[in-house]
Amino acid sequence: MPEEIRLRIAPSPTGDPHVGTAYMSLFDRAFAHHRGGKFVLRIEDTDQARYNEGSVQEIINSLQWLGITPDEGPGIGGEYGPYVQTQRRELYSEHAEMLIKSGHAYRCFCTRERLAELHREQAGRKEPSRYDRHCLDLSEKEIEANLAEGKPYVVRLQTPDEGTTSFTDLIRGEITFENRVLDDTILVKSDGLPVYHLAVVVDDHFMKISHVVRGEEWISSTPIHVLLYDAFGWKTPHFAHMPLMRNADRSKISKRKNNTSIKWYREQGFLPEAMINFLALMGWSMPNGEEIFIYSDIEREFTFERVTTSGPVFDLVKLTSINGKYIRALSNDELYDRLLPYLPQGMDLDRVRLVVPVIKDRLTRLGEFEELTAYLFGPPPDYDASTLVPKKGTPKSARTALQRTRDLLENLPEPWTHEKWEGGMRALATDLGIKAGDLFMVLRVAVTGSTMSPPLFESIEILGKEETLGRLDRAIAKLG
RNA sequence: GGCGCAUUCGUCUAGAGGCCCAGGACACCUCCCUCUCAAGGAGGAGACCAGGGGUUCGAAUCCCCUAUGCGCUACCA
Repeated sequence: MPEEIRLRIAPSPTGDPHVGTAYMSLFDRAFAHHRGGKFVLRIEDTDQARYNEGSVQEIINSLQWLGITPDEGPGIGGEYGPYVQTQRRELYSEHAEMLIKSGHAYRCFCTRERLAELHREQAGRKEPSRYDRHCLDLSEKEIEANLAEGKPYVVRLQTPDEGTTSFTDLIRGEITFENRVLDDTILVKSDGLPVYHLAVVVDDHFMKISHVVRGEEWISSTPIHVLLYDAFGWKTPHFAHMPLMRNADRSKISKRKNNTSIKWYREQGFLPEAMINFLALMGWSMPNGEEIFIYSDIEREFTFERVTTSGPVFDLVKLTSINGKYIRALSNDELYDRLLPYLPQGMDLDRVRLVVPVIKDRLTRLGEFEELTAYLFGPPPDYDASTLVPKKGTPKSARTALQRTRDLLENLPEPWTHEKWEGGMRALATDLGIKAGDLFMVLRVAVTGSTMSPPLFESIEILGKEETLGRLDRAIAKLG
C-alpha cells in the first residue's frame, strides 16, 4: 500500500499571522497535493503565556486569502482531530507516562532557581548548558514523597550518553548528532502541558503526518524528536527543513526589520497570487526557469530537490515588482472588483470604473489607488504658481496658454471625449510658438496639481468640462 | 563557548565534472517609444562561483581545511 501523504503546518497562535507560516503552508500544501495527499492545520497553543485570542481565526483567514487553505484543521474538520493541542492534553500526559514507565523519561523536581544556578555555573566554566541529571536516579521512595508533598515537577527525556542520532533531510541530506551533546530535554512542563518536542511527535504520529516540513531553526532539535519516535516504537516521518527567510542583514526575518504580518500585505494591496509567486521564489524555482507562475503550477512541479539550502533575503522591492505585473495582467473589470475593498467610503464608483484603465500601469499596490488618483475625485493638491511656468516660459506666456486652452475646451462640441482634442491643442501650441509638450505640461499642472500624473487628456475627460474649466480658471488666477 | 546548517552578480536564483572566461529575474544605467510619470521594447554595467588545498585530462559542480554568516543551546515555538 502506498504511503499516505500528509503534511501539516503547526503555527502557534501568538500574534499576527506570520509570513513564515504562509511560506511553510505554501510548500506543505503544494507537496501534499502534488502527491495526492492532505494538508493539515494544527494549532500549537501549549504556550499559554503567549496565547493570543483570535489569532487562530486570523491564521485561517490569511491562509484562505492566499488560497492555500488546509484540508483538515480546527473549524474545518477531519478524522484526526481535535486539531488544537490544548484539547489533546490527555494524550500527551498518557504518553509521557508511558515514557517514564519504559525508562525513557524521568520526573525532575528541580526548582527553576536550581536550574538557573546550574546554568550560571556552567556558563562560568564555559561548558555547554545541560541538565546535570540531578533527579535521574531518585529512588521510588523519594519520588513518592515528592509527589505526596505536591512538589511540582517536569518530565525529562533521558538521552543516550553514547552513539549518534541521525536523520535524512529531504533538502540537506543526512544530518548526524553526537548523543552526548543532547540535553535531557523537558517534555512536560510543571503546568502539566507538554513542550513542543513531545506534543509535535505525538501529534504528528497520531495525525499520520508523513512529511515534517518546517524551518531550518528546528534542525537542532530533530534528534530529540527522532529519539522520541524510537522510544515510542514509532516510524519516523520524513523531514525537510526549509531555509529561513531573512532580514536584509541576514538574521532570521523579524517584525522589527520587516513586515511579517500577512495582514499588512493584504492591507497594502498586494495580490494573494503575487504573494504566493514571490514566496515560492524564495528558495524554490520552477524547472523551466519561469519566474511568474501561479499556485497550480507550483503544485504541479513542486519537489524538495529544487529547494535551496541557504536563507533568502526577503525583498519587498521584488515583491512589489511582481505585484505590479499581476495587477497589469488583470482585466479592467477584475481590477475594479479587487479595488473595491481598498476604496474609502462613499467614493464615486462610476468614476472609479473610468479611472481604472488609466491608472492600471501605474499601480504597484491596490492600496495606492486612492493616493494616485486623488486629484480625480477631489480638488488637486495645492501647488506653487511657479510650477505652471515652463523652464523657457514666463508667467505671462503660461497664462496665455491656459486662457487659450480654456477657450478651446469651452467651445468644443459635445460629446466630451478626449480623442478629438489633441489635434486642436497641438495646433494651438504651434500657434503660440511653444512646444506641444510644454503646453501639455502647463495644463497638466493646472489640472492635476502635479508635474507627474496619469495621462492628461483622459484625466480631463474624466473630470468633465465644468470641473476642468474651473481648474484652468484657478490656475489663471494664480498667475495673476 | 558547544553543536548544527549554510556560502554563485547588491538581492532572488539557474547550474547536479566538460554545453559556464557562469544564464535569467528584481534593482541600477543608457537608448527607443512618449503629453509628464508609468508601462512596454532594445542594450549595458554587475559574480575571479567565500578563501586555500586536493581528486581529475578537465570543477561553480566531488573531498578536506579555514573563514564568515545564520540557527539552536528556555518549564517559547
